[in-house]
Amino acid sequence: MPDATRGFVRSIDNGILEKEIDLEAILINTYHLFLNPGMEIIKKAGGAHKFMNWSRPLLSDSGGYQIFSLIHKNSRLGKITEDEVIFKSPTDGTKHILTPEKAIQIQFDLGVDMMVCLDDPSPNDYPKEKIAQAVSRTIRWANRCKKEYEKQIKVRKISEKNRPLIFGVIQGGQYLDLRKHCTQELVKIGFDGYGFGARHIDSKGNFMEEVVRETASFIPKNALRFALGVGTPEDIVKCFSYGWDMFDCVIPTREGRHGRLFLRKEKNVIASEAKQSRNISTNSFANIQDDKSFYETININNGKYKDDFSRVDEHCDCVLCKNHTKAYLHHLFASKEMLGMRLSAIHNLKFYADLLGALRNSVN
RNA sequence: GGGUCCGUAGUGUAGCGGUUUAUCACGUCUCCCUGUCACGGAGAAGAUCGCCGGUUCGAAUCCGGUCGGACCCG
Repeated sequence: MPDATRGFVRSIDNGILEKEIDLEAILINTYHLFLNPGMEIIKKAGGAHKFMNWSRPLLSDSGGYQIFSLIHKNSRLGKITEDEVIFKSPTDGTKHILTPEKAIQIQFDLGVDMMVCLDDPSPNDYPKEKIAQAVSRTIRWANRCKKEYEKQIKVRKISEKNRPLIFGVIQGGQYLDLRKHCTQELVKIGFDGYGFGARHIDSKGNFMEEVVRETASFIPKNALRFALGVGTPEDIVKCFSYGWDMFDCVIPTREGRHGRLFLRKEKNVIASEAKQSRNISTNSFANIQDDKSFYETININNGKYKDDFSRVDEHCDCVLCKNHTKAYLHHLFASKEMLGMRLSAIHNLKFYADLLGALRNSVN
């Protein structure tokens, strides 16, 4: 899922997302849509699907991550208490309050197909004691979210068949025992799916392999496993091999807009990597030695592409690669033409979508 | 023919009552982005200040000449 945080995948229209990239779902953000355009407008429009004219599945993130990272960055921007999160809008400074109950209500108003509990994603480098506090708050809030969820189902008279799915988010930083405890408590409450919360990389940017792998194993087999915010292609391959099967990330679109393109090294290399990952998931995973063996990145801003008239990606048939050269894309970026960002984001999304497709095929 | 102004990195400029590794912007080059306030963030290279000479401990800065450009009056 690309992140359509504010109700749009920046610069890309639904036609491309559905027909060219064939995305299964996209992610929107409770926090951003709540602030802008505001729930009155969304409700008037008839919900997020109608407002955006997106008919495929929509998943909304609770907004916890955004608010918490805001507050962790600058404590003057908000306050976390047992009951609620108080925060100031970064754009106009107005004060807002979000509670677990309210986060769920908003997501019902958005009319999404999948929703996420409000959680407490503390930074991974916090001391264990603080992470443990975040875990217990996450559990208590998950309880309140589930109760509110059931209440809304009743009040809105939503049938079992039509109810949105709800995800709990597992916290615990780098500590396996905390992750395990958090998962067990969330499972007791009962959710359709479970998310890997906070960040899956440590403060140095290294993939937290053991925690990500083991946490997946704590989750019941029939539940969905959502690796929030993952990640680089190699992180996704790893997570997939551990059993995580849902992903969202800003990387393909944001890096695309900033001029970084993901390129296939060989035509079928993603598929072969996927096969490798399936084997890995059954026994050992030590085989992934060269993380980036199946792709490379280029920065199209680099001067060496000024007169490079080759295809951007030899093995890709997206609108960018079918129609334009590296030199032309370089020129678009040098000219600060938004078409360059748009085409690059489309290409990267296609790369990610193909990667996920190949991973899925390898298991089916 | 007479007069005025101006020549500082690729471009536009600051500094011209002599205290400095010569300023800033854009451009160029490289890196970063992981539940998106993000066409965003970080960093690097690049001018011996048109040229020649003079004054001085010391000149982009003062003086003379010279070349180039702009404008004004005949």
